[in-house]
Amino acid sequence: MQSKSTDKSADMPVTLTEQFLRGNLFAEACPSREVLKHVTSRWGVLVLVALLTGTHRFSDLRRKIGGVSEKMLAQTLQWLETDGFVLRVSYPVIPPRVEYSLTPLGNEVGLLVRDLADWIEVKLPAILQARTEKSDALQTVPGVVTHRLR
Amino acid sequence: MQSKSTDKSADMPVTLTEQFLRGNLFAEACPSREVLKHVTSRWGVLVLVALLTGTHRFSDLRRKIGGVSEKMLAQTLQWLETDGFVLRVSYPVIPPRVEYSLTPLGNEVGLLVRDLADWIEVKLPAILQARTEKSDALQTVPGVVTHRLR
DNA sequence: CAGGATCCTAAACGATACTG
DNA sequence: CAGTATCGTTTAGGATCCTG
Repeated sequence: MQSKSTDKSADMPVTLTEQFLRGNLFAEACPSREVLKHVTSRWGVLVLVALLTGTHRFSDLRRKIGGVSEKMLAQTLQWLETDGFVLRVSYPVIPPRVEYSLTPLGNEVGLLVRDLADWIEVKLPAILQARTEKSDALQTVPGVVTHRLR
Repeated sequence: MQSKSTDKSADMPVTLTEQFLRGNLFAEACPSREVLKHVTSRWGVLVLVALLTGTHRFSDLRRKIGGVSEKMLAQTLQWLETDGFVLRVSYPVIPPRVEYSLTPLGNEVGLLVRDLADWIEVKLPAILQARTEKSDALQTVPGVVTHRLR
C-alpha cells in the first residue's frame, strides 16, 4: 500500500485520486472521520497494537494495556468490532471466555498504527529535545519575529 | 534492557529494542502517549496531512479543515509546535501574517499519519460493508456461540 | 470472567466576544 | 488576521454495582 514515489515537494498536488480522497477527509461529514476516530482513539491504538501479537482474552488486554478501564476497553473493542477490525468469539462456558483477534482488515490497519506508534517511541528523544530547546532558545529568522505563544 | 551500551543516538534500529519500546507504550506513564495523543487527536491528524502539501496560514488551515473551531486549531497547532512537528513563523506586519509549516520531524510523522488516513479512505467501502454485514448476519463458528453485544 | 447499567467528574469542544 | 479569554455544552472516561 501507499506505493507513492518520493513526493516531498512543497505544495505538490499529488495524484488526482489522492486529492479527492484527502479532500474528502477534510470535509466535515466524511464518514472516514468516524473510523479514524475509533482507530486513533486513546485506547484504540493500544488495542490494535496489542492484538497484532495474537489472540487475547478480555482480561489479558485489560492487564496488558496499563490504565484502561473495563468500560473503555469494552467500548473500544465494540467500535473496532463494528468497523470490522476485530473479531470477537465468545465461548459458552463457565466462567465466560471471550477471545479477541484481528481480522485481515484489522491486521492491515494495525500495522499502520504500529508504524506510527513505533516511530514516536523511536523519535521520542528528538521530540523531547525539541521541546526543551524551545523553552530557552527562540527561532530567529532574519527580519522575522517569531514570538512564543502561551 | 540489554543493548543499552551506547544508546545516546536519537536513531535506534527497530529490532530487539522494538519489544522494549512497545512494552513501554503499554505502560501508563509512557511519555509517548502524550505525543501520540497530539498526533492522533481529532484535528492533529488533519493539520499534519494538510501541512504535508506545504506552508499554510492560519486562516488557510481553518478554511481547509472543515468543522474546526479557531480555538481548537490554535491549540492543536501549539501542541504540534511544542512537539517539534510544526514550525510557526510570525511576520510583524499589519494585518498579522503567520505561516505554519512542517519541520523535518513533522514531515516524517505526517507521512505516517497520511498513510493511515489514506488507507481508511480507500478501505472505507469494505469497512462500511463489514458493518452492515454484522447487522443481519452473525458470525457462526462451529461449536461456538457469538452473540452480539449492544 | 466478561461485560452491562448507572452515576459522576474532568476534559474536550464550540460559539462568542475581545485584543494587538 | 491571528489569535486569547470566557463561558456553556457535550463527550470521554472512571468507579461502582450488578448479572449471566
